[in-house]
Amino acid sequence: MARSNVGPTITEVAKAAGVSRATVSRVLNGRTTVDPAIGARVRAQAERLQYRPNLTARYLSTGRTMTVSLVIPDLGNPMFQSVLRSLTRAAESAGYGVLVAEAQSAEKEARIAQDARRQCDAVVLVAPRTVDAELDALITQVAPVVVLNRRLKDPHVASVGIDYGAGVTQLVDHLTALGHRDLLYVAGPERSAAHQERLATLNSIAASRPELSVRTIPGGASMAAGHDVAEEVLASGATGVLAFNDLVAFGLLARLHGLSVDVPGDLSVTGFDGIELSRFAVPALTTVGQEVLDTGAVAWSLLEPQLAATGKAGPVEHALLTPRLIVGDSTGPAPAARASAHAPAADAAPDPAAR
Amino acid sequence: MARSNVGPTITEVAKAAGVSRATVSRVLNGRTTVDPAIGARVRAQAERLQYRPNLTARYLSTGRTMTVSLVIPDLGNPMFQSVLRSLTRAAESAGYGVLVAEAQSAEKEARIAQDARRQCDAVVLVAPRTVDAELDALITQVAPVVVLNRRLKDPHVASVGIDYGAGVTQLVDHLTALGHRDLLYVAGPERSAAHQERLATLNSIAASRPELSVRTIPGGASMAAGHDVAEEVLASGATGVLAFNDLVAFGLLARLHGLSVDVPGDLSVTGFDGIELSRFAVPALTTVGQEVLDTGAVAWSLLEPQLAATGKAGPVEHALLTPRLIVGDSTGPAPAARASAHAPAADAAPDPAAR
DNA sequence: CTGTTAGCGCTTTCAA
DNA sequence: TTGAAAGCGCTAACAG
Repeated sequence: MARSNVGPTITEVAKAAGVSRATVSRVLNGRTTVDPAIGARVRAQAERLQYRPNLTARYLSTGRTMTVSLVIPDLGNPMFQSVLRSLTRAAESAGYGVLVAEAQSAEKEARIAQDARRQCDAVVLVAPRTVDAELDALITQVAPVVVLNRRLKDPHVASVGIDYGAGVTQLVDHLTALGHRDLLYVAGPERSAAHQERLATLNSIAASRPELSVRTIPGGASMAAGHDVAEEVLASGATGVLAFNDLVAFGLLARLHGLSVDVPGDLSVTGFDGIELSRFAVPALTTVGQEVLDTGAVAWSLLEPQLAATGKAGPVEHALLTPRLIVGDSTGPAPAARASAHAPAADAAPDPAAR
Repeated sequence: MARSNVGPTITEVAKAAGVSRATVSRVLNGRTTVDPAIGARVRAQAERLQYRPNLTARYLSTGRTMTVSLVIPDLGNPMFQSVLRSLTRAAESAGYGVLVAEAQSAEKEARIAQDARRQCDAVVLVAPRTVDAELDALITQVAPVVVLNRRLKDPHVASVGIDYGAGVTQLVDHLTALGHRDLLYVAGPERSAAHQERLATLNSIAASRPELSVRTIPGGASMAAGHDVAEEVLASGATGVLAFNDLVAFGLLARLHGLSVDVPGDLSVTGFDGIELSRFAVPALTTVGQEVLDTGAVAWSLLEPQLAATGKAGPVEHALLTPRLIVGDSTGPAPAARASAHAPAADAAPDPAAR
């Protein structure tokens, strides 16, 4: 079948320049020395014919597709969108394209990743719901790979982790400093590793600080989920709410506003991830996140050496990003502690974009 | 060079099953009839070896990559993200992958689209800033193509348009019904075709309704842009503000809240696009958008027939989506008209997710 | 119904 | 330094 792709082939350039295809290839890839005159002639013809090498064909002989796949669970989550964006930009500057694969269900994650890898040189894997054992197997299959947002046992696979525990700890410290003693965690998806880790941290905090009450209710990962739990949150009587992520916090804030609940007067709410949106929430969200060091860019920096290495790769690296606290206006002194003087007046500017 | 890709080749499967590669290919693609016994044998071996065809190699002989590119100006905009998401899903169900290409600057749009096309069977093009003349040239180069969010002259290229004019008209009607006479448009990017079209509609409305004042101030397409124009919006004295899109409206709302401006009491604000977020704004945003008929899915439905058609394609289709009004809580009676009785008490439920 | 053959466009040995 | 030739993995003519 004829190729549907546009543009001339290397053969036509060769013919036009009166040389062999091999020479054209050499000129254009510039790995060996070529006669300057020939080189100029070839380049001129290539330019004139608007020649662009067919990357697919090149792959077949080099074994490199010049694309990587990003496997993510949910394209609707700004958190992953920002990964996609920064990964795309980083990859592009190295001449790589990014293929997006959305694994909408937990079961699909492995299969999607495998399929994706067949068309790509590597995969950036965000698989929050695949269980550890399967993940290990998957990883060896699709390598080179960098795994995002998962704590891995195997030190041989590159990963970009986020220290969820540190994030949760900062949020709890922030809330307790404001006098909150009765905390409520609006949980993420049951199978989510990020959720598990946050929950574990919360439990250990609760264990070591008996003065605190830390309860959990089921939630989700979307704005709608946050919206839907608002009544339950209110009914709990807790004064400090830790939402699974910014989206959930968002939905919660919106619904609380509808219910005429004063945030942070009656209730303090925190998010997680630090997506851009959180600054523009009303009230601006107190959250934790990475602003500068974007996950996607870090992922690329770990992936690139693996792509370059022809034979065995060098030592694989790991990044553990520690989110930092971003204080918004959605948290304030606990209602009971309001009158007392030791409630710090910590909350920053009411201007959500002042940061 | 050896292929870095994992998995066995068709040759190994053929060898294992004791048949020729052609037979394996036939069995697996099922285009011709094959001896059932042989078929079973081949399938068993393929399964055992975990064989998956190399799509890149397949492309070289079929001329089809089974991927399409989405060229968009900004991965950070939820509007485009939703296009990406629905396109990805639609394409996936047809066995196609989606390659993302972000054209961050106006100048890059054409080049990015061309490059993308070289690795794909088709491109979905969102190029709001490329001027008409160039766009025409580009389109013929990268066909098959479907163009989004642009009104095209050439009836031969598929397009999914949004009737921005109808959207703007609905918003203006809504505001004027509420008694607003002094309107302010926070403009989008100067070169944006969507902006131009909205502006043109506003101008024609202003011309035909002399009782209205319709002014324009520069804005942008981001939350930050909306945030930054808040003071200027206030200073204008207008009572109804039409933001270029939901993001801008969002940023504006956040800043207005910080400035203790009552929305919609003092000022009514509308967005554009109807992104999911708009429902969760505080107050919930009055906007226009397509909820069900997602642009990406529609784009795919126009693209697919072009991909299937081996020879000349059938008649190309065009879709023009008419956004519908989504009334939130960010619009209300104009301050001056407040006392009067004929201000309709139209605003819907304060519950942002009630819709 | 099956095997053989040719070739997609490119890179890369191997000789000259 | 250059050209000829082989081959990446697959599909699709054409014979058998």
